[in-house]
Amino acid sequence: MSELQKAYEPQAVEEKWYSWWIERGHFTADPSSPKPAYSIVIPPPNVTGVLTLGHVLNNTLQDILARRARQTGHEVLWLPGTDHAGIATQTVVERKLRKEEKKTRHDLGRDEFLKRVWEWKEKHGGIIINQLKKLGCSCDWTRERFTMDEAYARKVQEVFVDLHAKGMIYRGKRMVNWCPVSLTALSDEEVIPKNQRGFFYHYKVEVVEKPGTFLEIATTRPETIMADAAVAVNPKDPRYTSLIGLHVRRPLPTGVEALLPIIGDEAVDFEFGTGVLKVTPAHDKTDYEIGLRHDLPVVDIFNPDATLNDLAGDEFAGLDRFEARTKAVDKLREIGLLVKEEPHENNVGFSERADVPIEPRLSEQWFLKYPKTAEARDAVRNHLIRFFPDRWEKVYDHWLENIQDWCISRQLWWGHRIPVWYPTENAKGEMGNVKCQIESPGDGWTQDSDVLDTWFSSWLWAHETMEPAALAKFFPTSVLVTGPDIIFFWVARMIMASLEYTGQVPFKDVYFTGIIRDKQGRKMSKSLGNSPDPLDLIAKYGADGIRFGLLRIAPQGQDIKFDEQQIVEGRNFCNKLWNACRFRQMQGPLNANADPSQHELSLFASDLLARLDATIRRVNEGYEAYRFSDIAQALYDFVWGDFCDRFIEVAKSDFATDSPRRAGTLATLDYTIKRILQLLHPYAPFITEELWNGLGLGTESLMHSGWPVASSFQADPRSEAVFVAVSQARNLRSTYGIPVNKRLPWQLTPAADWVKNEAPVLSNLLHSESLTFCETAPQGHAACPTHIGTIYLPLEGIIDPATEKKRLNGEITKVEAEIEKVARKLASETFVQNAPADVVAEHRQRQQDWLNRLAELQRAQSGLA
RNA sequence: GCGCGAUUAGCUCAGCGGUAGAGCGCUUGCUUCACACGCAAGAAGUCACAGGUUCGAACCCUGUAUCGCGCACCA
Repeated sequence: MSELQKAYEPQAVEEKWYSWWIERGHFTADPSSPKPAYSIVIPPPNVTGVLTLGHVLNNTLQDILARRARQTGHEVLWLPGTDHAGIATQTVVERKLRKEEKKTRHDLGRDEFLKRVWEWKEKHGGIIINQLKKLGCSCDWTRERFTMDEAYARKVQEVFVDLHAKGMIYRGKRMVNWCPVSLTALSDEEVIPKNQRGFFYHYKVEVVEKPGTFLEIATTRPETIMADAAVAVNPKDPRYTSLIGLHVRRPLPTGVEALLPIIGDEAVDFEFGTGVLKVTPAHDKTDYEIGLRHDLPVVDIFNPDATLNDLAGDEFAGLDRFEARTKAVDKLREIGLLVKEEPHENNVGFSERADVPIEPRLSEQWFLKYPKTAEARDAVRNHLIRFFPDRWEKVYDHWLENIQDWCISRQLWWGHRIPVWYPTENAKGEMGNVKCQIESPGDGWTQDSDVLDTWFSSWLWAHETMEPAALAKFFPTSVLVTGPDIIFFWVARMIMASLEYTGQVPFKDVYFTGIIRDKQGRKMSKSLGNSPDPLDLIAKYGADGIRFGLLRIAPQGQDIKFDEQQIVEGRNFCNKLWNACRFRQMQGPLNANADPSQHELSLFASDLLARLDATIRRVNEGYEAYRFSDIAQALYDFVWGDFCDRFIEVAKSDFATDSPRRAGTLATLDYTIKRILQLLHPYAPFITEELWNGLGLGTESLMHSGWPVASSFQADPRSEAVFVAVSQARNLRSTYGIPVNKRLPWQLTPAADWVKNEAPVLSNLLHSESLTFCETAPQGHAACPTHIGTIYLPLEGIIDPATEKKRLNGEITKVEAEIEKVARKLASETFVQNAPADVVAEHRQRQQDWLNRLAELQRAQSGLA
């Protein structure tokens, strides 16, 4: 390869290597491979989706696991795909239709509308797939799936038919969460409670049988008064027991005479509000249940879009629910029944997608009684499936313990149509006369118009995306990487579906990522504009930069406060690695099979190799425990600190002269670079592949070059001693404001013979004019005691003895404080008696070290006089 | 109300029983022949608070406070 450029330019190489990997089929999984399997299914992003930082985090993690598994000799399947995302996609296409053609989906009709959605999907869908490729994701794109693929869709319907046959799916008229914008029912999980500031409206109603006696009612929803069917009190509430059985006059709509019974029901909390509850069976879940108990009529005054209908009376019909609220309050005030409005905070359920308050609504829907709930709980409780971090186990268990039937029907067009047929003359007719099957029973039968909840298809993702051969090889999958926000939506349901249909758990481990927030800790959102576009970041800093930068600050299970500076650091790190390799390349071609153990090694080389061994172990441990940021940090520390700052600086003196160390140092560099690239490849695939090939370490992809194994090189503490000593000497120089580029004659009284061998290294690191060894302290020098001996700097013309004396005094004070600290501890009998022997010994050693240093400092001081 | 997390240097975080750490930022010096996306030196912390356990606590236990997240309630 030609000489490397001065700075790493990711844009130039990323696309090249990505297509190279694809062309060579490096990401393609082979079910017939004899290698052990490693598999991941991607959490399918919405087909409408565009890449967010959350996706970057999530998919980089999966890519890291997949790539490392390939390096450790596994046959890897990382199965990608997208989710049809019922509501989201239908909304997008409807909006486009309204904007471009001023039409609604009803203007087109069902078939034509679905045709348009498919067209949209083919044209604009799956942008995110290309974005994932830019990130470097090593998915097996030959197996890309979509939740509406023909085969997959059929499976979804088969599962419906099967569960129906087993009696676990049933149709029922129930209170459901209704989204007045999307015009569909939602599951409980799709309702997000939000704290709202509103008002508690107090109004009074007269007891018909006791004129002049009034009951005061507190409500947050006066717009539903017109649908009230009763007034309820707690039968044990002494204030009101005598009134049970009597009636009140309903105030709204005005001019309509309606009498409501006063009923007693245990559900009423007499501490809350006034202890009197208006009962609106059609528009509140609790009220509906009270209504059932007391056989109350259900009067629905809302249209599906939450405007009021004729049953609400002329004065309200046609109004939006919030307008109606204001109007209802005005009317109550007008007729003198409004007592007060007091500020009130309560939680209101919002539709996850449309972000508007949902309406409890009585409607006919399909429900699922979840299968295998007990087994699903046990699987996690007994660690058949391991959660990382494990605290999510409790959340999962709690949800399953209190699990409610799942409302799976949606009043949408885009999705898997419910495989149920009704006689045409009686569409949605009597329960007795329906057929649950995929194909039409023939003329005279009409299919249910609803589709299934999107999650009713994604819960099969882990196993229905694989054909039998792949299933045999790659299922159960190795790990699932996902956000904790879909633990109920997806993770729990996938476990149940998998247990029901494969008899196995769908994955062995689940890694829950953190949520990415902005610097102020707020969630990333479009409306806040605090969500940087990952593609911009990739263009600016390279895919490796964003991957490494983000992963380094993504500790297990903690939310991540995002700061672009961290991506800058990722980019800088890549550049550092690049330049380290560039330095090596300047010494001539690399030897891909370099073996340092065949050479005489300097103490620095030996110590570096021991640190490499330690790093390999640290990285491996990190993978065992899914501690991704630890791995990144370990690599960062080793590459930047041990390799660049220390070893390369030392190596320079080996290369400057005809040092006998040259061969050993070259071998050490080559050996280490090779392993650094292998270790770093999962985190930074592009730059490592570029360097691997560019430096001639291999002609095949680095991805199949294996994974480094820790050897048994011996750490050499002399290395550390040299660096610490050099640092102390530089400190001395810095104290006197001597610029680094000023070359000086340094002297050193070596503490051991070996120190003399390191003269070139020391001289180089100190940037000295000369370095000479002496047996005794030279006069007129500033002294700096270190573990390798005392280092001297000439005072004459540079240093004022008085200043030096002051500096030494400062040092002495510090050292004395340390000695005092250790001495106090050692003086404690209880410490000496109770602490382990090695701890005590370590303290004694520390004390001795400090005392030695003190003696040297004092000697230096007296030498000045 | 119940549960879970967080609280360590100006910022972002690591450390989870034995001398308080990193990166950034800051100060100072350096066009040192890999890198200024860099090098070197430095300043900077009663580890939220209060008790307890221990020879020894940032770390373990018990409370408290503040922030955040679930679940429940939500007239």
